[in-house]
Amino acid sequence: MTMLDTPYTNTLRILQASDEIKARLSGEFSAVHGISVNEFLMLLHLESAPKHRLARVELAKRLHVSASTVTRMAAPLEKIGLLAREIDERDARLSFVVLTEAAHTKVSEAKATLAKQAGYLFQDRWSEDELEQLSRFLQRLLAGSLSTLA
Amino acid sequence: MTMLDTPYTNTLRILQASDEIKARLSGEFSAVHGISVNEFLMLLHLESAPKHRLARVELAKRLHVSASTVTRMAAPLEKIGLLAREIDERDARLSFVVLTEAAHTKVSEAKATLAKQAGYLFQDRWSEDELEQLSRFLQRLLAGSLSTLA
DNA sequence: CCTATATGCTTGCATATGCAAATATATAGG
DNA sequence: CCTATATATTTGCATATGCAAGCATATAGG
Repeated sequence: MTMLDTPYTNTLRILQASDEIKARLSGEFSAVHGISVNEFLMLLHLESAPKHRLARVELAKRLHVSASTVTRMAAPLEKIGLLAREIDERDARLSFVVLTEAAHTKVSEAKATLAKQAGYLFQDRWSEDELEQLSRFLQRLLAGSLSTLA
Repeated sequence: MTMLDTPYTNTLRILQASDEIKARLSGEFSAVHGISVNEFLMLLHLESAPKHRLARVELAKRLHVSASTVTRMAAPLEKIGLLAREIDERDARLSFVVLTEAAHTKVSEAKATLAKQAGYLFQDRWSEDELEQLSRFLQRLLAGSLSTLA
């Protein structure tokens, strides 16, 4: 047996890399920005959306969480003024989550933290070419997803 | 501005890919194997350890979770006979988590499920060369980690 | 127009997980 | 040997999250 199933090992390695990254980020995010990594990702999805707003169901799909989680994640972010609510005139069921001005600032700052940590993560032994090749691989892997934050 | 910070985008994409993968796996894992993806990862770490056992603190580090989480994750797995406990004769503080025989079977079955889903994930537009190149990239990224499941 | 079904959101309940305190044991320094 | 400190584990409490039920609104068929 060749003992090589690259899809299997790649999948496992992506899961591990993600856990590693989240562990590195979580401390600095709560301490410096007062939000969790998951909350940051929510803001990021909203930032990349038209009008910086999304229906809760749509946001849930992009974050791979349940609708109830969106309801509960958004609540404290509304309280601290990073998110607001908008209704749809044509469909009263819809309740959009919208980024506030303060949130744009917060997102910029948090992006800088992420960029810094990402820099550490890739600082050794990575050529510009390799970084871009990895980027293309990951983009291909995410091609089926609906989000595409980066 | 070139608008290209590949470490940043790569980091974000890894987080997204991981969420995507976990979402795909979680349903089938609970339904078919009766364990969660995280529980499977715990079993996998133990399988790759010498004597198929690890101290709880060590297991916590490799899974990037707290020690209390290990305590609580292991409890139900002990109840269903997948894990057992062993003490250290020289250090009474240590309480090893050990894989049972039943767990080896369970891990094999779950690995097959993961391999299948990984196959779907990479089935389109990936050459063997590209798969191995991605594998090397991810391995490099994980070089600093202590686990290395794959 | 009315009813049946579908969709979006929220809430109750159960599970998952982290942090800090509590407990037990080990180790170093006197 | 005794004490102070360090380490491993567990437990109490708070937060995070999913599922299913409940509620409001929309849409399709008659």
